[in-house]
Amino acid sequence: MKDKRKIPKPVIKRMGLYYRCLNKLYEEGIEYVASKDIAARLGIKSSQVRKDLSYFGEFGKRGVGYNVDQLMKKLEDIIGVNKIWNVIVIGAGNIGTAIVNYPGLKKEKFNIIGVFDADRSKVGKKLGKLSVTHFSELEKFFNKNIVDLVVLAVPENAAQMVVEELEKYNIKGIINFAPIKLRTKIPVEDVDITLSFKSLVFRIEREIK
Amino acid sequence: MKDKRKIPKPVIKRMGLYYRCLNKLYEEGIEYVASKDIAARLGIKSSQVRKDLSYFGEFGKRGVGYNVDQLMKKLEDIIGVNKIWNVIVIGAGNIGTAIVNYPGLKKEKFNIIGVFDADRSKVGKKLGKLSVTHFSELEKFFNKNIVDLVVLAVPENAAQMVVEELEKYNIKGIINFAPIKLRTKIPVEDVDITLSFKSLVFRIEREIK
DNA sequence: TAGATTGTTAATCGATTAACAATC
DNA sequence: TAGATTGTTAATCGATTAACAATC
Repeated sequence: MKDKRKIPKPVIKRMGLYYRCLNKLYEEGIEYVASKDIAARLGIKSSQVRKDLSYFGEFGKRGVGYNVDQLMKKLEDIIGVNKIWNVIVIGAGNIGTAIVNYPGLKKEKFNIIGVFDADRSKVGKKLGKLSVTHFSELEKFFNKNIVDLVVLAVPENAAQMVVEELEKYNIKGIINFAPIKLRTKIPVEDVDITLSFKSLVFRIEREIK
Repeated sequence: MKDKRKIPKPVIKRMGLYYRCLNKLYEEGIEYVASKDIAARLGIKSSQVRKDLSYFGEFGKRGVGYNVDQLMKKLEDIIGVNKIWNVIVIGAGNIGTAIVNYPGLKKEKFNIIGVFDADRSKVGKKLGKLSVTHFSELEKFFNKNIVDLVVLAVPENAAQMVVEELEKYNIKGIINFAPIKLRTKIPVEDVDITLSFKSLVFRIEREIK
């Protein structure tokens, strides 16, 4: 490991990929793996795998490769999979519902503890084990629960308002599905589904790359 | 415009943002806008706005800015919003259902014409105007319909198999929600929701940027 | 005209990749 | 040892940004 320099964003994204890959290797009963093999499975270059890992330490053995079990555990520490994150979902529309029901999140230790909506007709609706609470109850909820992350799945025109409300509380981050740039100091991760469609279509039309 | 060089991927992603921004400006009744203002709304640099647009042409007037109406129409041509894309969704689980019901897509001319699932208990289930068809009917469907894009919303372990099936047909692209790297020559756009959660959490923990 | 803002160049910044000494 | 593969450096590639001449 060099020194404590800032880790590039793309590296961060890839750490999750490495972790999943190592899990598979582990399940396949593979004990040692070379950066070349990891790279091949992910469709990237082996030097990138090694460089990415080197931001966090020296995990391999020259001439041998990486011990799958060990590296997997190191990655667990690095990406913090073992910490449980409490999540609430704001907006019980299509996307909000999908998030609440999505099994992949629970598996990764994202624990959804509340769903809110401003639409009274949705209040009380059951989503899995949770039922939809009215948005006006948010403050009460924050007083009684620790919330780490908020999933913002409200219509575009409501998103900024909700964020301003959220700034009153002590949340750690927002996953934003609304197609706008939120103005806030809270860390935000944007997920823009329509933009993915558009980007694909654009590539198809222009035949780029 | 310089020449017909390859357009960087990030630029492509931003074209959709510009289009949405221009739409808002138009609705606000604004006639002319400077790159500085667009940039401020999106939280980027004005030189980036100008450079991005310059890949496609010269749309502004020096000393004045961009005519909102005109630029909006240019962007429509560039990103091809007016073309209608026929889409099928494979996988009628949480994500598939959300996609089918998501109003944003229809608005953007992505027309969902079919939903498929391998689970017979889901077949016949109504999702909006569509009802779920069994996966085995796929070939029949392709013989009778033009399908441009496929949304892949199946479990991870089924994804690669489905892709191999899809290669028999003449689709233009895949939006992949399964958390794996698909091996295929069809253009793929990955949407990885869990990875977004992980990336946010990672940033929070490391306080990067 | 004077002021404003574009389009574009050149400088900077950041990320990927090739190459290789170190070493298992 | 000989072969393999790491960790890291340096070169390359690509994207962002500052700066400014052109010009409305």
